[in-house]
Amino acid sequence: MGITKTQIFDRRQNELAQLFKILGHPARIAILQYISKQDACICNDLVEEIGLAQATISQHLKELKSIGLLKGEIEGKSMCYCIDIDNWNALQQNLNSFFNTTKQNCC
Amino acid sequence: MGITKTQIFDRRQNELAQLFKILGHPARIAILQYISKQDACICNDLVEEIGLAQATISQHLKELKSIGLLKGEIEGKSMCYCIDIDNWNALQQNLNSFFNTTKQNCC
DNA sequence: TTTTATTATCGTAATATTGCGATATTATAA
DNA sequence: TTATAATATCGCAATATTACGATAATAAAA
Repeated sequence: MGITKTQIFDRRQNELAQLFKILGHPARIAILQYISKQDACICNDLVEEIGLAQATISQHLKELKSIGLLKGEIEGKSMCYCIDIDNWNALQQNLNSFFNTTKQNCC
Repeated sequence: MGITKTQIFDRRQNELAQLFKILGHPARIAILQYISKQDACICNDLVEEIGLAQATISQHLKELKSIGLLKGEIEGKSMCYCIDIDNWNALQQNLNSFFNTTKQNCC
């Protein structure tokens, strides 16, 4: 008990929930907003900007990468994290599709 | 440690994260999808349909109500939960606004 | 009033998430 | 090669979430 019962839901439900869940943390929202304001981005900027430890920021970046919203390129000895705009748009469409189909037929 | 540092983020970031977070569970996605397929809805249907205990379903319904996506009316000795279509549309717009403004200026 | 049915709440156990210090890894600079 | 700098990973402590049985609350039916 305590564990989410993934197996009783279908693939689409689990996938949607996973996407929403990763977006469901203020640090990750803040990271996305900050990156979108920059031309480029290095992680160390984020540590100062957001106010969390370097290890914590790195972890959040990893999660955002896991759903494809960020892509990171090595740039010298630092990293350049960017929003993957194709995946970003696809995600937005995906979520909108959920919102549009789910609100049908409601009393 | 372990606790989300809400205070270092602004109101908008925390609000967005909260909305995403509540949508970030497959049972709550499934509940929304099931309700939208019905003309009406009673909680007991959900218990059979979803396959979680009654107490658990009730808890998830409460969370969906907390962000305004569901409204519940007493109907005899059972409850009629429905999607609040106005709030639903507002939420969709709210999230789209985040997606549209955040993807700007990316490298 | 008593029973029955439905939903909400409480308490608790199990798992997940968050955050960070310490350390490893990787790549440039000296 | 040896620093130095930037990021990733590991391990742990603290908090949050999930799920459920037991029970309370509420309202119709008997």
